[in-house]
Amino acid sequence: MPRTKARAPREPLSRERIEEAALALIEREGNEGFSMRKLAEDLGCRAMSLYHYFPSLAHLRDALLDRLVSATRLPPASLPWQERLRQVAYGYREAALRHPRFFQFVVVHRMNTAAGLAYLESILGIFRDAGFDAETSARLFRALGYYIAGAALDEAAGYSRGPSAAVPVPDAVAARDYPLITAVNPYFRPAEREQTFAMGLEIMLAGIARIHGETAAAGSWEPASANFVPADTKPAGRRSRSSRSPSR
Amino acid sequence: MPRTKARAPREPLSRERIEEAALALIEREGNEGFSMRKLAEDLGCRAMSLYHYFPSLAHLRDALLDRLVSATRLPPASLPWQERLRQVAYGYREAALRHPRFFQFVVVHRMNTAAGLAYLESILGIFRDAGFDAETSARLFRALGYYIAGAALDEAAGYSRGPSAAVPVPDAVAARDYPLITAVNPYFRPAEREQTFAMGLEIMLAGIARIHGETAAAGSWEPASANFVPADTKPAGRRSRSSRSPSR
DNA sequence: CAGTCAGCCTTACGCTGTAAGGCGTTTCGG
DNA sequence: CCGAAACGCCTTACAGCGTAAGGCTGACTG
Repeated sequence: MPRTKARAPREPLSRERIEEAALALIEREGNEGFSMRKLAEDLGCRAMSLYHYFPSLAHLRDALLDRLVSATRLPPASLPWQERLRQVAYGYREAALRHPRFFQFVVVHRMNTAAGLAYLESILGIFRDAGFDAETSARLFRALGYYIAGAALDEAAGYSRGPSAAVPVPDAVAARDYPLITAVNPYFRPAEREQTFAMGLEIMLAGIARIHGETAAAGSWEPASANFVPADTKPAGRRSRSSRSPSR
Repeated sequence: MPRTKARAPREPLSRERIEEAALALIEREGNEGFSMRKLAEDLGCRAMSLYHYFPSLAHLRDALLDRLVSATRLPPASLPWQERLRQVAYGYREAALRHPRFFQFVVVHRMNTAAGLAYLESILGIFRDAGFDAETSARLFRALGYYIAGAALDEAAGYSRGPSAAVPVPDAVAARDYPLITAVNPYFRPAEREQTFAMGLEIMLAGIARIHGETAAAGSWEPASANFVPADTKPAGRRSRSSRSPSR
């Protein structure tokens, strides 16, 4: 039978299988060590076979991002708004720590897929439900997001990131030249991170609550402008919806 | 004179020149578009010539990080500690916005070179000068850093990041399906960012000031433990100080 | 039975970082 | 003044990368 190659029997590919294997590979080898060829090897196929399911690596990564976002916990709307915000923060943190290495990719990319926008929309809903007007909602949403993203990034990095410096400072030198860093170092250990995260989060929530007390309860959410204004580009220069991502 | 090749006369290479060209190239083409070959072309040499000055791309990037950190503004110690913290935040933000694309690399890497540690040490000094004990300093330093890093990342990304999604949601669909995002979008524009940053920063600073009022003024800074405990690894498994960085 | 399609394959191209080693010029010790 | 070493930059080569182009096989459909 030289005609038909004896194909090794294995589970057929699927977007689901590929995404799971990709996440596993990224957590194993990091974002840099990830490649289509290695992913294919894990799946028992060749790299080009993956292109049948994802048109490019960028598309695959966006699918992973969507998958992570979709799996991120959101609190029930029945809770008080402060508690809802708190749980959003912890939910985001959990998602980051579940995939620490992939999260380093997530945090430098926009969330403008459907799942990402839905996630952001529901968080904005918490601010609206609390009675903040659109402008204050926008700013507090952003500010709280800064804290949460920064914290998640650092924590995820702490569990996954290798040494940055090619020539790191030896510990003995650090202890001599950087006494303050040395002194606070015990509180930088992983076991301390949740408490540190909580401390900063409560500062943010308390500040938000204080502003809530100062502003009128039912702010304006009428569309401030009829046009959808892209956040980061001049209104004219919006990119087309090409299915190819040219920049990666 | 067939013996000596007519070498195009140009300024000789140096670490200084290479670093400047590298930063310029990164800001022009992004971290992904950066390569040793393109950098060499900008400098009028070949890629391998750069290895005479930097043993690897990772070493070059670390040098760039050091350069950015060293150029980051730090406030004079004569100011009140609240103002010092505020200026640290603005200084960090400025540094990020000066090199927005490279900053996306910075934020996912450790700052454990000499310049990085010195920077962190002097910020910790502000907390100590304010009278915080070591533990509170550690946590507030971290929490404030989370906010600042998250904000800087988002702002830098906003100025430099292309569309993340390979298949982004069209604006018309966004306006229909995500009314809250659409409503707050005017406040996400670049012109609004400084004000949003300030709002969140003042929340953090007010929270820190409140904690300052609650804790004893002269906390303990005696070394909590004689050993320098690495922040992110088990005490046993510290990496050697090899001059090669294997993980990138 | 022919046609179409899904699913997976091979081949090839231009790009990457960098290991290994060469060659002309400058600098320096004897 | 001369031989040797060091410096500054080079060429060549290799393994790995994403992916464009197209081929083969088996199943399903008209």
